[in-house]
Amino acid sequence: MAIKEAVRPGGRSARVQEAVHQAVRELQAVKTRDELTVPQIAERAGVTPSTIYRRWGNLSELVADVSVERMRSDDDPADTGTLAGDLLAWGQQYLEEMVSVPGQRALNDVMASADSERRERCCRYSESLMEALHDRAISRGETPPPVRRLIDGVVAPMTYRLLYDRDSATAHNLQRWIDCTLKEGESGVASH
Amino acid sequence: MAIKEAVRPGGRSARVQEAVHQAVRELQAVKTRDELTVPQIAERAGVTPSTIYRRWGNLSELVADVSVERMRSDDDPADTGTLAGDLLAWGQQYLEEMVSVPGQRALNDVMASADSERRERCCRYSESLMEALHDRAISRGETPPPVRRLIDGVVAPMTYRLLYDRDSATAHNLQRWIDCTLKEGESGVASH
DNA sequence: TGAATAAAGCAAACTCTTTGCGTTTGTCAT
DNA sequence: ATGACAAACGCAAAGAGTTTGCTTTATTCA
Repeated sequence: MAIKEAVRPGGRSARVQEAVHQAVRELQAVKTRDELTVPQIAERAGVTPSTIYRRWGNLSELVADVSVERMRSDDDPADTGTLAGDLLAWGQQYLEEMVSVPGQRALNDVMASADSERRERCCRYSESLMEALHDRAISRGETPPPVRRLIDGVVAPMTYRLLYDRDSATAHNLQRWIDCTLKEGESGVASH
Repeated sequence: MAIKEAVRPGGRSARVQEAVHQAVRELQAVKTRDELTVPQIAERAGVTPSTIYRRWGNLSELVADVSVERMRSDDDPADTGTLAGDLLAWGQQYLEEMVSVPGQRALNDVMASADSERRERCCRYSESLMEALHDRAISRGETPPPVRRLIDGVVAPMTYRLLYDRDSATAHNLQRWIDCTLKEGESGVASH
């Protein structure tokens, strides 16, 4: 039951998709996750339930599809002048978004999706962002740790805490992760 | 729809729970996640569907309940003589388990659970294990980094990769995370 | 042992999901 | 432009899962 990538992106298909997504977003604002139903969404979007079932498979995949969009931050990360600053700025905003009630729900929805490809896509967002910050740091003349280290040192702990131990997903800890990750390679960057 | 903690743990209740869990495990061995149904499980367990619905709420919570048990490794972590060795031994086994098909499914099931308390419980397993290894290291005379660092440095990246980028959840990377985490504090352990 | 009550069984009502078939509507080639 | 083709949707009925009120069973506690 994979989600069909718009084979036919023209008019109606796109309109339906947008209407359904919109309906989900509106209903999510008013209802708990397990009060949501496909028929409800269908009615609000002005389509029949079978359309939704055929296209998305089931409710979980649909809400995951909507949520993963929400997670893609549209605007470029702020340029604070240093990698440390950029990481902090981005991380703080990300944390704030994800500890919020809608943020947590979005996380849940994505994690609940059977489609692992979607989960991966969602994490690619963070990764490509790290790449961007990394490149920016280099063009400034900094000597940042490799992207992999940024992910393991900053993104991973943050994500881990968000998923498993929300209370410790704080800006204070974020600062610590950043410090730790950047400090680490200072004396000798080389790693085979 | 929280799972009721056995208010009345005596005979029948426990028997039903065990029968249902067992039925889930058996059926999981033969069927895909989305071929599983509550009525099916109920029949196999010799109970009525309503029993399951009243006790677990829905299929997701039930399978999550079963999976979280599977994730608790029952036996003590091997003592290899050093913290680095212990971490590696544990991590390798954990990785192996979690990249497997049933392991990935268990992970998915737990993540899909609406009950965040259960997710937290599942991560407590790793944390208490880190504590155990940490204490063991101390009693050996080693000077290990704080538990928090073990989690952020080893468990978090491992979990992150397992969830989002399975292919990079390898023993080789595990080694790197361990090295990195243990090396880091060598020169000066103090952090306010 | 007996009263109180949690938990399970049963069955009917209800809601969601699936599916076949006909219709609409983009898409592509002529 | 125009017509053939195929994708996506609507409709409605059949099928399956879920919820709920009431009854029965069996554990707990006095």
